[in-house]
Amino acid sequence: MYHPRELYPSLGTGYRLGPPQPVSDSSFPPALAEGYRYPDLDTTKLDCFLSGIEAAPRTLAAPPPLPPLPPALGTEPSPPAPEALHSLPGVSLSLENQELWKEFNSVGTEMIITKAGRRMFPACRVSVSGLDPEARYLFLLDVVPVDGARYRWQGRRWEPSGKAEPRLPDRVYIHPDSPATGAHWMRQPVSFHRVKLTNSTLDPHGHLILHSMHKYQPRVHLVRAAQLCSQHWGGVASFRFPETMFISVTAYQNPRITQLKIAANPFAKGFRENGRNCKRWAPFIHSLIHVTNPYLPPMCQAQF
DNA sequence: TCGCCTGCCACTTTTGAAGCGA
DNA sequence: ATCGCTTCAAAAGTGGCAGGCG
Repeated sequence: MYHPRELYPSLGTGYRLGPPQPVSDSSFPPALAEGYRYPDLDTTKLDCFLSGIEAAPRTLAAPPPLPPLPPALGTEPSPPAPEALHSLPGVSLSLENQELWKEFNSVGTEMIITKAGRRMFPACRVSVSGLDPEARYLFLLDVVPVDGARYRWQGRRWEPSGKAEPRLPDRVYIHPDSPATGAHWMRQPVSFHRVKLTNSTLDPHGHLILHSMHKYQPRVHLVRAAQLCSQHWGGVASFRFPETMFISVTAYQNPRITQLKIAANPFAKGFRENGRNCKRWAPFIHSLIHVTNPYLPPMCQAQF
């Protein structure tokens, strides 16, 4: 089993896919884009790997068009079915923790981004079917801007407030099991819980770089590859789940999102009852238990 | 003044090494 | 020598808060 982190240890867990995109915006100097080339890499292996990706359909380099957006996060009734860009017939993907994502999406999902990198919660966790059990595949995840707007929390909802910052160079997280056989991927759900988001444009760790206060859509890509360095790629399928859309922030804006994160994320247990901030949140969380509350997923209630 | 970002804090979970016995 | 299990400390991951910056 090959692991990208073993082959390219300096990459960390994620890195750009392909050479830097031409940057037309003068506010993003070429020198900064060049910084993402990772000069420490074994360039022979990397070129081999990336040339294969580049030889595949251009769906990875150029994001597919997105459907019309809902008016604002937290107001849409129910997200449409996941959309896929396919050259892998018969392959389908389903979002494992869809109910949790829907709970967050009904409020307006926010993801914290930090200089050091912050994990996504909820994480993208998918089940795949229809793969050739013997063939090898790569699982990738990236995050793309949804629109050209910057957002601002207006006390009760997110609203556009001006033009988006210039788009940053795309980075892609490669699942550490890649490449693995179809049988491996279909054996159990594939989790991207180690993906980290950062707002540091000079991030050296390979985290996915985002602008704060912008709306993003995660995408999952499946690439068939006979070998890690194969020039012959058997196809690509790209999936996205509208309920995983989120707004990146450096501090939570919507208090209901904070409550949901504390209730659902095991690492935030310290902020529940008996935690150091229990005085602040305990009364509210208690109300969530005793009153049917649409903002608290069933799996969270069971933990109290 | 305001909105946003950063570093630190206390807390919990996860991870991996060490020790032990079968 | 190997394997499986348990224990424990270190590392990593949380949101809150105060203060800084533009």
